[in-house]
Amino acid sequence: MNERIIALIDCNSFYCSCERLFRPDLMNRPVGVLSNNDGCFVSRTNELKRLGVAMGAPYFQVKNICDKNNVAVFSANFSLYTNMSDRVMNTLFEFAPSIEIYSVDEAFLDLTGLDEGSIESYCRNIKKTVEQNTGIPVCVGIARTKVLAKLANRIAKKDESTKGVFSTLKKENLEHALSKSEIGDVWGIGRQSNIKFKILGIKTAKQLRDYQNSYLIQKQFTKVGRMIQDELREISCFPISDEVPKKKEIMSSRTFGSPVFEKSSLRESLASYAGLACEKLRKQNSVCQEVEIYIRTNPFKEIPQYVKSISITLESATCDTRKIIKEAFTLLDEIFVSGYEYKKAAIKLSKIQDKDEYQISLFGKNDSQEDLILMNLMDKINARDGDETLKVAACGTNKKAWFMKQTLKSPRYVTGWSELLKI
DNA sequence: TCTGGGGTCCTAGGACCC
DNA sequence: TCTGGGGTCCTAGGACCC
Repeated sequence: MNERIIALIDCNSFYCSCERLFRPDLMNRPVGVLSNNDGCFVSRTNELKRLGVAMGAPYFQVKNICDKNNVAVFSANFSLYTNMSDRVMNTLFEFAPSIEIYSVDEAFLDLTGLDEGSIESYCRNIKKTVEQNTGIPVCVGIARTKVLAKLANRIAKKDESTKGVFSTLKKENLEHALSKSEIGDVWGIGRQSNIKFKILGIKTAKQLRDYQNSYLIQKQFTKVGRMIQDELREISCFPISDEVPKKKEIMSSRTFGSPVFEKSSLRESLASYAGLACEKLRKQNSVCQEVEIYIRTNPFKEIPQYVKSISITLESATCDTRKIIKEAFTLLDEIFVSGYEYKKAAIKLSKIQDKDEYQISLFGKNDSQEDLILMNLMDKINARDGDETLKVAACGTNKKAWFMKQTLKSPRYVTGWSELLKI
């Protein structure tokens, strides 16, 4: 018998809630936060969802609805969100010996061993404390496995009678949750699998749990599908892990504010993204041995299209921004074709290894102490004085066309001295 | 005019080895 | 006429997540 108890704490409309924190006047107004470049909605409050604005909806397509209904729309302000996320997580650490931060706005807590009779009130207290300490509203799902905790959390969010906490530890609650949840609502089952399940006649989570032919499930939905089925049966397959794994690849990409034609603009953007990616690489104390770049035109526009990526394996692994930029430029020379209207560029670092353990190259030029000291210094200054205070000159200096548009951005309430809230 | 960014895991199939 | 068998490693592509 599985005695594990897992709680999933998930912030409500996280980005929107962060914006509301500093704007109490927005408490009952619909609020939405846009992706980079003010492209699509990536966070919506319930009021906005009720207006029919879908997740990922392009802003320009629903702008009318927003204007008519007095919707407060924001550009994404990621430094604010990560800062608030840290505060939420720090509060959660007080409540469990083991916690897995799953994403910016959710965490699994291992509550195994706590008295089952009082687990719900314990979680209500977590909810209350997080809201008191940070101002961010959260919901809690309690279950024996992660997949079920996800389902429970969904119900806690949707069903107001739960007051934000729902547990499937009791049998009748579990049956209720499973029969009420559509198969596509189950964590790990996306669009493609949804279609395949429907063909098998499986429409609810309950039907998947009770489906006898597990061999067929594994055959059609891989090992992962089989594990999801087991988790619905309260058999634990996905452990909680409190160690933060190092990234195996690091990507940095942006859609441009305006399209660009010149190779020089692509070079600047790639240099800039390389800077961001390498900073992340150094932060986790790694080096990389493969660089890939990617450029493309705007697929939504009826113009001649061009999409191309190319990668190179380096002779020696590195975390030096300048070397990565050099490689990126060489790669760009190979795939750039003039005449196209470019809309996006990306860089990806892979074959990532530990800085202290990687194989030194016999032939390539390895990072020297001086290189590392310089990079380290640059990171320190940028951490203190703001991103890209110090950067490689190849990134360009003036605000150019490829810079992203963020016309609706809120102030840096918690990360910039000059933008603190004035009362 | 206007459509995001960053990840992970799994499998099949090819290359290669003895 | 008749052309082995088994294993590992790597990669591309698909699916999914927030």
